[in-house]
Amino acid sequence: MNIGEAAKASGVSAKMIRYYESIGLIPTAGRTGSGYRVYSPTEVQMLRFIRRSRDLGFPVEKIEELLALWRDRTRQSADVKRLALEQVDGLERKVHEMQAMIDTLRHLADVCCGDHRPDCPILADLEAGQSGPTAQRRPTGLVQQS
Amino acid sequence: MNIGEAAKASGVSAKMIRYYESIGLIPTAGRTGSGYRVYSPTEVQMLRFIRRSRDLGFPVEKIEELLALWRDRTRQSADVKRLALEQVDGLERKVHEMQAMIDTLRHLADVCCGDHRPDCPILADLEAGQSGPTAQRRPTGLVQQS
DNA sequence: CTTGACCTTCCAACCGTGGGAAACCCTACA
DNA sequence: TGTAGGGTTTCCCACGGTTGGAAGGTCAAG
Repeated sequence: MNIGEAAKASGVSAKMIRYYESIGLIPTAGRTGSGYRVYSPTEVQMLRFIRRSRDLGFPVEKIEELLALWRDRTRQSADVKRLALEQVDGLERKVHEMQAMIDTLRHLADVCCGDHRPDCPILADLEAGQSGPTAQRRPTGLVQQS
Repeated sequence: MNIGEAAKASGVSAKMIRYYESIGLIPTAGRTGSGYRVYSPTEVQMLRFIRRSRDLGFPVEKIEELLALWRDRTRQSADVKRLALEQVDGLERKVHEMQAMIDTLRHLADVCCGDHRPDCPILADLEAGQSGPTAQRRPTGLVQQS
């Protein structure tokens, strides 16, 4: 199984497979005589594991821990659960932060009549530079734009 | 007012002020004879505007539009409102995505007894690679980890 | 005149992903 | 046997937004 087939089977792009190998998240793949990477079903399964973990928002750093637990047959499920709940915590913090932004923006949009005239409470708020009713104390940098 | 004072007064770090200038978000600042950047209250206000917009999650690209509207005295408040509501839409999409992750993780954590034994439905789910009950169809890359 | 706190520019890193170039490899088909 | 097309390899670059640091110039107080 070469990298393209492994990519298709796992849902992880070939680019990312090489990247994960380069950062040591997955072990160095075997090679054919001509230098092509070769993947076994076990390795494809590991890639699917990574893919699914990414889909659940885990950063690569945490996936490293998850993979270690996955490989460790003497693991304690409590450790896995802890990681999952930490992830929930982090996600919830970000959700709350974004919800505060949404609330502020919605409020501002509500009081903006949105017509042809230039008067706009949204711009007035931005200009004032003071936090609105639901705004954040300090920007934690958790929210990224796409 | 030099860059450090402008940073303190606006809440935007000196580093970021230089960055915003380099990407053309703000006009080139004036300079003293010795090359120090100089800022007027108007420019500090613009920086505060930017800071507040970032706090509300606007990407720099959108802030450019907001600043243009801010400067344009013949603007139509409808344009500002549209930008705000687009931002709300984007944020809500991300929130829903993250909420789906949270729901999945919470469910998995609920059915994991979290004790000293190795059996763990969380790892089993990750291994299966199939989307759980609340999972996302495709990862849109909207959610970043801190 | 020195000291420390500022400022300048430049370069690198973070995270995860995609794009692309230049070169090589493999298979199918003529 | 040649060739065309799809792989594959490594490499560097870009994104967004922010921070860090190094090397050097400047300002104000002592």
